[in-house]
Amino acid sequence: MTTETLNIREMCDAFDVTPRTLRFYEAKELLFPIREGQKRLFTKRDRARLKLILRGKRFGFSLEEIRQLLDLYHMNDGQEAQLSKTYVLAERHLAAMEAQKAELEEAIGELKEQMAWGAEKLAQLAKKKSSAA
Amino acid sequence: MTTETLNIREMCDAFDVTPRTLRFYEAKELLFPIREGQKRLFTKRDRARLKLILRGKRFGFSLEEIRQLLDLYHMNDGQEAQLSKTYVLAERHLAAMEAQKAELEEAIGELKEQMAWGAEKLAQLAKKKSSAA
DNA sequence: CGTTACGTTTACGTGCGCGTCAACTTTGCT
DNA sequence: AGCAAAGTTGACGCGCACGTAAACGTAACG
Repeated sequence: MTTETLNIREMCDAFDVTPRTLRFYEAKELLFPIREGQKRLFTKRDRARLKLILRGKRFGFSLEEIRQLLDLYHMNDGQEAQLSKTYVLAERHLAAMEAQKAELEEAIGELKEQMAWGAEKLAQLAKKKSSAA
Repeated sequence: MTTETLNIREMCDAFDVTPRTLRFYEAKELLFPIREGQKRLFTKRDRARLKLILRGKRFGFSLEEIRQLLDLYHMNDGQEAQLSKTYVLAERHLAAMEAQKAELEEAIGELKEQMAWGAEKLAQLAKKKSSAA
Protein backbone atom coordinates (compact mmCIF):
# COMPACT_ATOMS: atom_id res chain seq x y z
CA MET A 1 0.00 0.00 0.00
CA THR A 2 1.05 3.53 -0.56
CA THR A 3 1.79 5.30 2.73
CA GLU A 4 -1.31 5.24 4.85
CA THR A 5 -0.72 8.49 6.69
CA LEU A 6 1.47 11.56 6.21
CA ASN A 7 3.16 13.59 8.87
CA ILE A 8 2.85 17.32 8.76
CA ARG A 9 5.94 17.90 6.65
CA GLU A 10 4.98 15.35 4.03
CA MET A 11 1.52 16.82 3.92
CA CYS A 12 2.93 20.31 3.42
CA ASP A 13 5.19 19.17 0.61
CA ALA A 14 2.39 17.27 -1.07
CA PHE A 15 0.04 20.25 -1.17
CA ASP A 16 2.40 23.19 -1.01
CA VAL A 17 1.05 24.66 2.19
CA THR A 18 2.70 25.56 5.51
CA PRO A 19 2.35 23.73 8.82
CA ARG A 20 0.62 26.82 10.16
CA THR A 21 -2.04 26.46 7.50
CA LEU A 22 -2.71 22.83 8.35
CA ARG A 23 -2.98 23.57 12.06
CA PHE A 24 -5.21 26.48 11.28
CA TYR A 25 -7.53 24.29 9.21
CA GLU A 26 -7.64 21.78 12.00
CA ALA A 27 -8.53 24.48 14.50
CA LYS A 28 -11.31 25.56 12.17
CA GLU A 29 -12.50 21.97 11.96
CA LEU A 30 -11.75 21.53 8.30
CA LEU A 31 -9.26 18.74 8.90
CA PHE A 32 -9.16 16.01 11.55
CA PRO A 33 -5.72 14.42 11.59
CA ILE A 34 -5.29 11.58 14.06
CA ARG A 35 -2.68 11.83 16.78
CA GLU A 36 0.28 9.63 17.35
CA GLY A 37 1.27 10.84 20.76
CA GLN A 38 1.25 14.55 20.22
CA LYS A 39 2.00 14.55 16.51
CA ARG A 40 -0.51 14.85 13.72
CA LEU A 41 -1.00 12.15 11.15
CA PHE A 42 -2.97 13.05 8.05
CA THR A 43 -5.11 10.32 6.59
CA LYS A 44 -6.38 9.75 3.09
CA ARG A 45 -9.57 11.47 4.19
CA ASP A 46 -7.63 14.55 5.24
CA ARG A 47 -5.89 14.60 1.90
CA ALA A 48 -9.19 14.45 0.05
CA ARG A 49 -10.57 17.22 2.21
CA LEU A 50 -7.53 19.42 1.78
CA LYS A 51 -7.76 19.07 -1.97
CA LEU A 52 -11.35 20.27 -1.82
CA ILE A 53 -10.44 23.07 0.55
CA LEU A 54 -7.76 24.42 -1.76
CA ARG A 55 -10.05 24.18 -4.72
CA GLY A 56 -12.84 25.93 -2.89
CA LYS A 57 -10.46 28.72 -2.03
CA ARG A 58 -9.51 29.19 -5.64
CA PHE A 59 -13.18 29.69 -6.39
CA GLY A 60 -13.44 32.38 -3.79
CA PHE A 61 -15.34 30.51 -1.09
CA SER A 62 -14.60 31.28 2.53
CA LEU A 63 -13.24 28.61 4.83
CA GLU A 64 -16.52 28.58 6.70
CA GLU A 65 -18.48 27.98 3.51
CA ILE A 66 -16.05 25.27 2.56
CA ARG A 67 -16.36 23.63 5.97
CA GLN A 68 -20.07 23.24 5.56
CA LEU A 69 -19.68 21.80 2.09
CA LEU A 70 -17.06 19.28 3.08
CA ASP A 71 -19.74 17.43 4.97
CA LEU A 72 -21.33 16.52 1.67
CA TYR A 73 -18.29 14.53 0.73
CA HIS A 74 -18.38 12.62 3.98
CA MET A 75 -22.04 12.09 4.67
CA ASN A 76 -21.61 8.34 4.93
CA ASP A 77 -23.06 8.06 8.40
CA GLY A 78 -25.44 10.99 8.50
CA GLN A 79 -29.03 10.65 9.61
CA GLU A 80 -31.69 11.57 7.13
CA ALA A 81 -32.30 15.06 8.48
CA GLN A 82 -28.63 15.97 8.38
CA LEU A 83 -28.24 14.28 5.03
CA SER A 84 -31.01 16.15 3.29
CA LYS A 85 -29.89 19.40 4.89
CA THR A 86 -26.46 18.88 3.45
CA TYR A 87 -28.00 17.96 0.14
CA VAL A 88 -29.83 21.28 0.00
CA LEU A 89 -26.59 23.07 0.76
CA ALA A 90 -24.97 21.21 -2.09
CA GLU A 91 -27.73 22.22 -4.47
CA ARG A 92 -27.18 25.84 -3.59
CA HIS A 93 -23.47 25.42 -4.04
CA LEU A 94 -23.91 23.75 -7.40
CA ALA A 95 -26.15 26.58 -8.56
CA ALA A 96 -23.55 29.10 -7.40
CA MET A 97 -20.81 27.29 -9.27
CA GLU A 98 -22.81 27.09 -12.45
CA ALA A 99 -23.65 30.77 -12.23
CA GLN A 100 -19.98 31.46 -11.72
CA LYS A 101 -19.14 29.35 -14.72
CA ALA A 102 -21.58 31.27 -16.91
CA GLU A 103 -20.19 34.58 -15.74
CA LEU A 104 -16.68 33.33 -16.22
CA GLU A 105 -17.46 32.42 -19.79
CA GLU A 106 -18.91 35.84 -20.40
CA ALA A 107 -15.87 37.49 -18.88
CA ILE A 108 -13.55 35.39 -21.00
CA GLY A 109 -15.47 36.42 -24.09
CA GLU A 110 -15.24 40.09 -23.23
CA LEU A 111 -11.58 39.88 -22.39
CA LYS A 112 -10.86 38.21 -25.72
CA GLU A 113 -12.70 40.99 -27.51
CA GLN A 114 -10.66 43.59 -25.71
CA MET A 115 -7.46 41.76 -26.48
CA ALA A 116 -8.34 41.58 -30.17
CA TRP A 117 -8.90 45.32 -30.09
CA GLY A 118 -5.58 45.84 -28.33
CA ALA A 119 -3.78 43.59 -30.77
CA GLU A 120 -5.09 45.64 -33.66
CA LYS A 121 -3.96 48.83 -31.99
CA LEU A 122 -0.51 47.37 -31.51
CA ALA A 123 -0.38 46.31 -35.13
CA GLN A 124 -1.23 49.83 -36.22
CA LEU A 125 1.52 51.27 -34.06
CA ALA A 126 4.03 48.80 -35.47
CA LYS A 127 3.03 49.71 -39.00
CA LYS A 128 3.39 53.43 -38.36
CA LYS A 129 6.79 52.83 -36.85
CA SER A 130 8.12 50.83 -39.80
CA SER A 131 6.82 53.33 -42.36
CA ALA A 132 8.46 56.15 -40.44
CA ALA A 133 11.87 54.44 -40.52
CA MET B 1 -30.10 60.55 -22.72
CA THR B 2 -30.15 58.46 -19.60
CA THR B 3 -28.56 60.26 -16.63
CA GLU B 4 -24.99 61.14 -17.51
CA THR B 5 -23.57 60.85 -14.01
CA LEU B 6 -24.67 59.30 -10.72
CA ASN B 7 -24.13 60.63 -7.25
CA ILE B 8 -22.80 58.32 -4.63
CA ARG B 9 -26.18 57.15 -3.40
CA GLU B 10 -27.47 56.34 -6.88
CA MET B 11 -24.24 54.51 -7.59
CA CYS B 12 -24.59 52.48 -4.39
CA ASP B 13 -28.16 51.53 -5.19
CA ALA B 14 -27.27 50.60 -8.74
CA PHE B 15 -24.51 48.21 -7.73
CA ASP B 16 -25.45 47.25 -4.20
CA VAL B 17 -22.32 48.54 -2.53
CA THR B 18 -21.77 51.02 0.31
CA PRO B 19 -20.40 54.55 0.01
CA ARG B 20 -17.40 53.38 1.98
CA THR B 21 -16.64 50.85 -0.70
CA LEU B 22 -16.79 53.41 -3.50
CA ARG B 23 -14.53 55.81 -1.62
CA PHE B 24 -12.19 52.96 -0.86
CA TYR B 25 -11.99 52.00 -4.53
CA GLU B 26 -11.29 55.59 -5.42
CA ALA B 27 -8.49 55.76 -2.84
CA LYS B 28 -7.04 52.60 -4.38
CA GLU B 29 -7.29 54.20 -7.84
CA LEU B 30 -9.83 51.79 -9.19
CA LEU B 31 -12.41 54.49 -9.80
CA PHE B 32 -12.03 58.14 -10.79
CA PRO B 33 -15.29 59.96 -10.17
CA ILE B 34 -15.28 63.63 -11.12
CA ARG B 35 -15.98 66.28 -8.52
CA GLU B 36 -18.78 68.77 -8.41
CA GLY B 37 -17.55 70.98 -5.66
CA GLN B 38 -16.63 68.40 -3.10
CA LYS B 39 -19.11 65.73 -4.13
CA ARG B 40 -18.37 62.75 -6.30
CA LEU B 41 -20.05 62.16 -9.62
CA PHE B 42 -19.70 58.74 -11.17
CA THR B 43 -19.51 58.60 -14.93
CA LYS B 44 -20.34 55.88 -17.40
CA ARG B 45 -16.69 54.93 -17.33
CA ASP B 46 -16.82 54.49 -13.56
CA ARG B 47 -19.87 52.30 -13.92
CA ALA B 48 -18.15 50.10 -16.48
CA ARG B 49 -15.11 49.83 -14.23
CA LEU B 50 -17.14 49.02 -11.15
CA LYS B 51 -18.91 46.25 -13.01
CA LEU B 52 -15.55 44.74 -13.90
CA ILE B 53 -14.27 45.21 -10.35
CA LEU B 54 -17.20 43.35 -8.83
CA ARG B 55 -16.87 40.59 -11.36
CA GLY B 56 -13.17 40.27 -10.72
CA LYS B 57 -13.86 39.97 -7.03
CA ARG B 58 -16.31 37.15 -7.58
CA PHE B 59 -13.52 35.32 -9.39
CA GLY B 60 -11.23 35.73 -6.45
CA PHE B 61 -8.88 38.39 -7.81
CA SER B 62 -7.47 40.96 -5.42
CA LEU B 63 -8.20 44.64 -5.88
CA GLU B 64 -4.60 45.24 -6.87
CA GLU B 65 -4.78 42.59 -9.58
CA ILE B 66 -8.04 44.04 -10.78
CA ARG B 67 -6.59 47.54 -10.87
CA GLN B 68 -3.87 46.46 -13.25
CA LEU B 69 -6.33 44.71 -15.51
CA LEU B 70 -8.73 47.60 -15.69
CA ASP B 71 -6.13 49.40 -17.75
CA LEU B 72 -6.72 46.93 -20.53
CA TYR B 73 -10.26 48.14 -20.86
CA HIS B 74 -9.11 51.74 -21.08
CA MET B 75 -5.91 51.61 -23.05
CA ASN B 76 -7.18 54.05 -25.66
CA ASP B 77 -4.32 56.46 -25.23
CA GLY B 78 -1.48 54.22 -24.15
CA GLN B 79 1.94 54.29 -25.75
CA GLU B 80 3.18 51.11 -27.32
CA ALA B 81 5.34 50.01 -24.40
CA GLN B 82 2.53 50.42 -21.90
CA LEU B 83 0.09 48.90 -24.34
CA SER B 84 2.03 45.73 -24.96
CA LYS B 85 2.80 45.42 -21.27
CA THR B 86 -0.88 45.54 -20.52
CA TYR B 87 -1.51 43.06 -23.29
CA VAL B 88 0.86 40.57 -21.72
CA LEU B 89 -0.91 41.01 -18.41
CA ALA B 90 -4.18 40.31 -20.13
CA GLU B 91 -2.82 37.14 -21.69
CA ARG B 92 -1.82 35.90 -18.27
CA HIS B 93 -5.20 36.81 -16.90
CA LEU B 94 -6.97 35.03 -19.72
CA ALA B 95 -4.93 31.90 -19.11
CA ALA B 96 -5.78 32.06 -15.42
CA MET B 97 -9.46 32.42 -16.17
CA GLU B 98 -9.47 29.52 -18.58
CA ALA B 99 -7.65 27.36 -16.08
CA GLN B 100 -10.20 28.37 -13.52
CA LYS B 101 -12.98 27.47 -15.90
CA ALA B 102 -11.53 24.01 -16.49
CA GLU B 103 -11.16 23.40 -12.80
CA LEU B 104 -14.63 24.71 -12.17
CA GLU B 105 -16.05 22.26 -14.68
CA GLU B 106 -14.22 19.43 -13.01
CA ALA B 107 -15.50 20.49 -9.61
CA ILE B 108 -19.05 20.74 -10.91
CA GLY B 109 -18.77 17.22 -12.29
CA GLU B 110 -17.51 15.84 -9.00
CA LEU B 111 -20.15 17.65 -7.00
CA LYS B 112 -22.87 16.25 -9.24
CA GLU B 113 -21.50 12.75 -8.71
CA GLN B 114 -21.54 13.22 -4.97
CA MET B 115 -25.05 14.56 -5.10
CA ALA B 116 -26.24 11.59 -7.11
CA TRP B 117 -24.71 9.34 -4.48
CA GLY B 118 -26.40 11.35 -1.74
CA ALA B 119 -29.73 11.25 -3.53
CA GLU B 120 -29.53 7.49 -3.73
CA LYS B 121 -28.76 7.26 -0.04
CA LEU B 122 -31.73 9.44 0.73
CA ALA B 123 -33.96 7.28 -1.44
CA GLN B 124 -32.83 4.19 0.43
CA LEU B 125 -33.60 5.81 3.76
CA ALA B 126 -37.03 6.85 2.54
CA LYS B 127 -37.74 3.33 1.35
CA LYS B 128 -36.72 1.77 4.65
CA LYS B 129 -38.91 4.21 6.48
CA SER B 130 -42.02 3.43 4.44
CA SER B 131 -41.53 -0.32 4.69
CA ALA B 132 -41.10 -0.01 8.42
CA ALA B 133 -44.42 1.77 8.79
C1' DC C 1 -32.56 81.37 10.67
C1' DG C 2 -32.48 76.69 12.30
C1' DT C 3 -32.49 71.93 11.11
C1' DT C 4 -32.71 68.12 8.17
C1' DA C 5 -30.57 65.50 4.57
C1' DC C 6 -26.76 64.22 2.13
C1' DG C 7 -22.15 64.20 1.43
C1' DT C 8 -17.22 64.77 2.98
C1' DT C 9 -12.54 63.65 5.45
C1' DT C 10 -9.99 61.43 9.16
C1' DA C 11 -9.12 57.73 11.78
C1' DC C 12 -9.58 53.84 14.43
C1' DG C 13 -11.90 49.04 14.51
C1' DT C 14 -12.94 44.35 12.55
C1' DG C 15 -12.96 39.61 10.46
C1' DC C 16 -10.42 36.53 7.71
C1' DG C 17 -6.38 33.80 6.58
C1' DC C 18 -2.68 32.91 7.79
C1' DG C 19 2.90 34.55 9.22
C1' DT C 20 6.04 34.68 12.83
C1' DC C 21 8.21 34.36 16.97
C1' DA C 22 8.84 32.12 21.73
C1' DA C 23 8.95 28.42 24.77
C1' DC C 24 8.45 23.62 25.32
C1' DT C 25 8.23 18.11 24.21
C1' DT C 26 9.45 14.27 21.88
C1' DT C 27 12.38 11.50 18.97
C1' DG C 28 16.34 9.83 17.00
C1' DC C 29 21.28 9.80 16.55
C1' DT C 30 26.05 9.58 18.40
C1' DA D 1 23.98 11.62 28.54
C1' DG D 2 23.85 15.18 25.18
C1' DC D 3 22.14 17.45 21.34
C1' DA D 4 19.99 18.55 17.04
C1' DA D 5 15.72 17.88 14.25
C1' DA D 6 10.97 17.89 14.00
C1' DG D 7 6.76 18.81 16.04
C1' DT D 8 3.70 21.12 19.51
C1' DT D 9 0.92 24.99 21.76
C1' DG D 10 0.08 29.77 22.72
C1' DA D 11 0.12 34.44 21.46
C1' DC D 12 0.88 38.46 18.96
C1' DG D 13 1.28 40.61 14.16
C1' DC D 14 -0.10 41.70 9.49
C1' DG D 15 -2.33 42.76 4.95
C1' DC D 16 -6.63 43.07 2.79
C1' DA D 17 -11.26 44.87 2.25
C1' DC D 18 -13.91 47.25 4.09
C1' DG D 19 -17.24 48.92 8.77
C1' DT D 20 -18.11 52.50 11.80
C1' DA D 21 -18.09 56.58 14.49
C1' DA D 22 -16.78 61.56 14.92
C1' DA D 23 -16.60 66.01 13.25
C1' DC D 24 -17.36 68.97 9.56
C1' DG D 25 -19.37 71.28 4.99
C1' DT D 26 -23.37 72.81 2.24
C1' DA D 27 -27.60 73.06 0.01
C1' DA D 28 -32.55 73.05 0.46
C1' DC D 29 -36.78 73.58 2.90
C1' DG D 30 -40.15 75.52 6.07
